[in-house]
Amino acid sequence: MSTAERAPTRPSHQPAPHLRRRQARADATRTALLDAALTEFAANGFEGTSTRAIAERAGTHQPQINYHFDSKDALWRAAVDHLFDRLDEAMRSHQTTDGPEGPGPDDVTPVTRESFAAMIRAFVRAVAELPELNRIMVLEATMDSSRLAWIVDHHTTARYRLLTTQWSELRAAGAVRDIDPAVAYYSLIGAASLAYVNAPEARLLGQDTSEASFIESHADALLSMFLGEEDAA
Amino acid sequence: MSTAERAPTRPSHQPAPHLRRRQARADATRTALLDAALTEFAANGFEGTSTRAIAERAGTHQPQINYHFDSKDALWRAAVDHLFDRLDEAMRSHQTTDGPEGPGPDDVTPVTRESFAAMIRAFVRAVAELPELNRIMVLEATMDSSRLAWIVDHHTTARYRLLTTQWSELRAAGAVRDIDPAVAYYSLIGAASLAYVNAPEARLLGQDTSEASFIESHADALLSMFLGEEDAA
DNA sequence: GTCTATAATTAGATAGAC
DNA sequence: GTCTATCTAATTATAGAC
Repeated sequence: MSTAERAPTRPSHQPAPHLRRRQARADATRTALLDAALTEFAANGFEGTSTRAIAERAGTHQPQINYHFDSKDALWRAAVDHLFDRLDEAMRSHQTTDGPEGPGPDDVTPVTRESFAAMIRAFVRAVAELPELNRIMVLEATMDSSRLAWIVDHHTTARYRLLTTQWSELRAAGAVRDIDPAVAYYSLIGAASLAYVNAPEARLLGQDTSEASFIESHADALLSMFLGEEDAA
Repeated sequence: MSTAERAPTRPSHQPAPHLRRRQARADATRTALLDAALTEFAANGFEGTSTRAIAERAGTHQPQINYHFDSKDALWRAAVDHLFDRLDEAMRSHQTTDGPEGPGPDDVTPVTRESFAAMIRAFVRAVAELPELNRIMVLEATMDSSRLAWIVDHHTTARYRLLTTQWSELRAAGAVRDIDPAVAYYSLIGAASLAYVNAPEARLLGQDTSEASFIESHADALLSMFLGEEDAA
């Protein structure tokens, strides 16, 4: 987690044994609050979520939120940090590179059609597994607010730049469809995420978008739509 | 509007002149409340919107909401009805059929690749013009609630069935890409709407998605992505 | 129909015992 | 660190004068 808000902690040089138990319990409370906050914020939005509901889901009491985090706002930021960390994990775990050898850690090799295809497939799987992220993003990106400014600053900008840069390179090389990078960015994210963001609606329409068959044919479709026909990696 | 909630109205057979003025004022208040509600609900979500904020934006007082509508919930439903009416209007006004002659009113001719292309283009333009609709949809479709059940029942189901049926016909005829209808539905809606739903975020990223050049190249991109290359109508 | 005033709830945050 | 109890402010909805 990259947030600054922390529960007050003892200096780490000499923790007494009974204080270690205390600390372990505190960490558990903190983690439970973070997970509960994710679920609640993604489902009901920031305003629609009460700190009492979060505490109840976490199995603790409402004032713990103000103790472990400074405020409801700070808890939200910590939860979003945690969520982006989980996205990165999920992307890594779903990366299936298609060449004979895959990229190693700290890979800085230039983007290729194949690596971009693998990224899209991993993204679809990650988004299906982690709908909370895109839910929170779309809940917040819809209006100007201090939370939107924070999230763009801390998470969105770097990812936007990376993706549009890679797309521009591939486009110049004729390796993907001839689509403007910003158009491609929002079309890709939107096309990849809505089925999972709106999963409750889809279920009411008779569609279970969490099935593996849906997810994989979704990924196949995006590859043919964005990269073109020849090799739906 | 197709909602049932109405302000109490006089019998229409014999309106006295001074009561007509009264009624005109009331209608103005009702309409102002409806427009203000749309803006506020789309920006802040149902829970995040206070009836005071709506009344203030409408230039009237908070209790008027409970007078003209039964509740905050009923106002929300009336606003959504109004919004779908506006979507239909916007779709009609942006329909530019590409053949020598366009379809007339009450057209029931079978769907063609060309009519579907014209629909997609009109949809992109309409969604760009009316981001409130997709904002509200995504704000609500994210979790189960009585509002989601209502919106699916009253608006989404019919549109979902029409679009997926048309897609299936075109797909069987080989006129569009070979993509599952449900996958195509969510990919299309998501790809078409996110740039406008997330317009505030896009602006922070340096992208103005409301420019005509963005919208048209967005529509062009979707046509090539979903229909294939040969004729980006 | 519109207004002011207010009732009834619920929200986020804090105080202080343990 | 965690708990109970509570404060202050904001919420939706209603009462009743005009």
